[in-house]
Amino acid sequence: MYYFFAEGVIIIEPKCISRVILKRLPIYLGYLKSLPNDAPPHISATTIANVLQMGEVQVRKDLAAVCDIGKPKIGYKVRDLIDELETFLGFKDMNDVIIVGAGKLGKALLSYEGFREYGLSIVAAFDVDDTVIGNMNSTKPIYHISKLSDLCQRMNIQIGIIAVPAESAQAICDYIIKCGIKAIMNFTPYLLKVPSDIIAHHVNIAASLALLSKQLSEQT
Amino acid sequence: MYYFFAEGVIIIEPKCISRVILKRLPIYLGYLKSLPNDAPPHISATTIANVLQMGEVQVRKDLAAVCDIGKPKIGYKVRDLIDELETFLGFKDMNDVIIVGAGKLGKALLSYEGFREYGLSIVAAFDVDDTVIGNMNSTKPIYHISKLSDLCQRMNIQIGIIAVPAESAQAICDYIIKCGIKAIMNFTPYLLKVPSDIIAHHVNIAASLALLSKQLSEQT
DNA sequence: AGTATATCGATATATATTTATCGATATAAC
DNA sequence: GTTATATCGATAAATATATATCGATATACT
Ligand SMILES: NC(=O)c1ccc[n+]([C@@H]2O[C@H](COP(=O)([O-])OP(=O)(O)OC[C@H]3O[C@@H](n4cnc5c(N)ncnc54)[C@H](O)[C@@H]3O)[C@@H](O)[C@H]2O)c1
Ligand SMILES: NC(=O)c1ccc[n+]([C@@H]2O[C@H](COP(=O)([O-])OP(=O)(O)OC[C@H]3O[C@@H](n4cnc5c(N)ncnc54)[C@H](O)[C@@H]3O)[C@@H](O)[C@H]2O)c1
Repeated sequence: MYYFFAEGVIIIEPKCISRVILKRLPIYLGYLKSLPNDAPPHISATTIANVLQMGEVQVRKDLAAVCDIGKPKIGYKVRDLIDELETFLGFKDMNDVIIVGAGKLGKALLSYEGFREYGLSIVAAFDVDDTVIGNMNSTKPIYHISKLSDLCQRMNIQIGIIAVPAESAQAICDYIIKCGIKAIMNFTPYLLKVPSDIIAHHVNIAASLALLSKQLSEQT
Repeated sequence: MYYFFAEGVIIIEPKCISRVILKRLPIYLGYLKSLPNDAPPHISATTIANVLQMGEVQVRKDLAAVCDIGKPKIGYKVRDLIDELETFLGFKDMNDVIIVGAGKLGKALLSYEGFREYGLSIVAAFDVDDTVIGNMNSTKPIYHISKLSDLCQRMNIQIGIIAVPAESAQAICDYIIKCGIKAIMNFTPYLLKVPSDIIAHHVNIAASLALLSKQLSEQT
C-alpha cells in the first residue's frame, strides 16, 4: 500500500492488491462455486475461514479488497460474491493463450478444458517436430512454429506458455516476445531473462515437489 | 524465527527456515549448476543477485541459512555451495513418489525424467481405466488402483501426486492417506481436506495462468 | 420494544519479510 | 607494509502480511 501526502490529506492509492491476496481469491471463488444450489444464499467470513482453514479476519480483509457487500449478522451474498470475484479476477472475459512445445506436457495443457472457467482460451500449440504437427487427439490445432508470429499478431495474443526442452527455453522466449507476447508462463526449469515490461512466471513442478518432500522429511 | 527467553539469555531456535526462502533456494541451485565448467570457482552474492534480479542482501541471507562459507572479497565457492544446497534440500537421496491418475497430465509427469535431479523418483502411476493400465509409452508402469496400497506399504512410499478428475480428488486423497501417503501434491482445482499431520500442496495451473493474465491486464 | 448474538469493518498489535547500513576481513595494488 | 576495495555477516529500518481486539449493526429471540 502506498501513501501519498497532498496538502495534509492522506490519499491512499487503492490500485495495488498484494500478490498474496491475489493468490487466495481464486481459492475463495472455487469454494463458493462448489457450494450446492440448495445452500443458504448468504455466507459468513467465519464459515469460509473454517472450511478453508484460514483466519477469519484474513478472509474478511481479502474479500474487502474486491467487494463491499458484507452485512453484519448475515455475511456475504454468495451469488454477488462469486460475481464480484469473477469480475475482479477477469474470469468473465476470455483471454487467448498459445503454447510453445507440443510434447507430453504441452499436449496435456492444450487439451485441458479447465482453463475456460478461468477466462482463458488456449488457441493453439506450436512445435518444430513434424510428427506432432497437425491435429491428432486434441480439438485444438498444433502448428509449425513458423506460423506463430502471424497468428499472434492477427489475433493479438499476448499470453504464452513455454513447454519446450529447457535448452530452447530462452530462444523461444526471446522469439515469442518479438511476436508480441507480453506475459509468459514457463514450465521449464530454466530461469528466463526477460525485459522489464514482460511478465514471466516460472512453474517448476519438480522443485515444488522436492520442497514438499523436504517438508515431509523435516516434520518427522 | 522464535525467541525463547531463559534466565535472561536469548536462545534462538534455528530449526525453522521460512517457506519463502525455501522456494528461492532451488533457484540459486539451478543457476549455480548452469554455470559453465570454466567459470571461476568462486561467486559473489552480488553477482548472483544481479543475474537473478534479486537483492544482494537477500541472496546473502538466504545462503547464510544453509551454509557459512562466504569469504569477504572472494564470495562463495561454487562447488561447495551447490553441494550444501543439494544436501540441505535433500536432492542427494532419492524419495519415491507415486501418481494417481494416468491421464494426460499424469502420463506427462510419469515419463518426465527431470524429477531425478531433484532427488525424486517416480515409481509408478495408478488408474482405474483398463485401457491406460499396463506400460505403453513410458518406461514407468501404470497399475490398477487396487495395487496401490500394497506397493506403497511394501516400498514405504509417502509422497503422492493426484492427477485424477476433480470429482474423485477427495476420495483418492482419503484413500492414499489410508495407504500410508503423508505428503500430497494435488493438481486438481479441488481444495483437499486433510488431517493436520498430512501435508497437502495445491497446484492450480489454470488459476496461476489466470493471475498472470490479470497482472498483464492491469499493467496497461 | 428490548436484549442477546453473530458478524462486519476498522484499528491496533504481532510477526514475517525485504531492504538499507555499517564495521570487519581477505585479497590486490602500490 | 600500507592502502584501497570487494565482499561478507550482523544489525537496524522499512515494508508487508497475519492476527487480535473492539465498537457498530442487522437479525433473532424474548
Ligand atoms: N512432462 C512433465 O511432466 C514436465 C514436468 C515439469 C517440467 N517439464 C518441463 O516442460 C518442458 C516440456 O516437457 P515435456 O515432457 O513436454 O517434453 P517433450 O520432450 O515431451 O516435449 C517438448 C516438445 O518441444 C518441442 N520443441 C523442441 N524444441 C522446440 C522449439 N525450438 N520450438 C518449438 N518446439 C520445440 C519438441 O518437438 C517436443 O514436442 C521441459 O522443459 C520440461 O523440463 C515437464
Ligand atoms: N491436463 C492438464 O493440463 C491439467 C492442467 C491443470 C489441472 N489439471 C487437472 O489434473 C487432473 C487430471 O487432468 P487430465 O487432463 O490428466 O485428465 P484425464 O481425464 O486425462 O485423466 C484423468 C485420469 O484419471 C483416471 N481416474 C479417474 N478416476 C480415478 C480414480 N478414482 N482412481 C484412479 N484414477 C482415476 C482416469 O481414468 C484418467 O486416466 C484434473 O483434475 C485436471 O483438472 C490438468
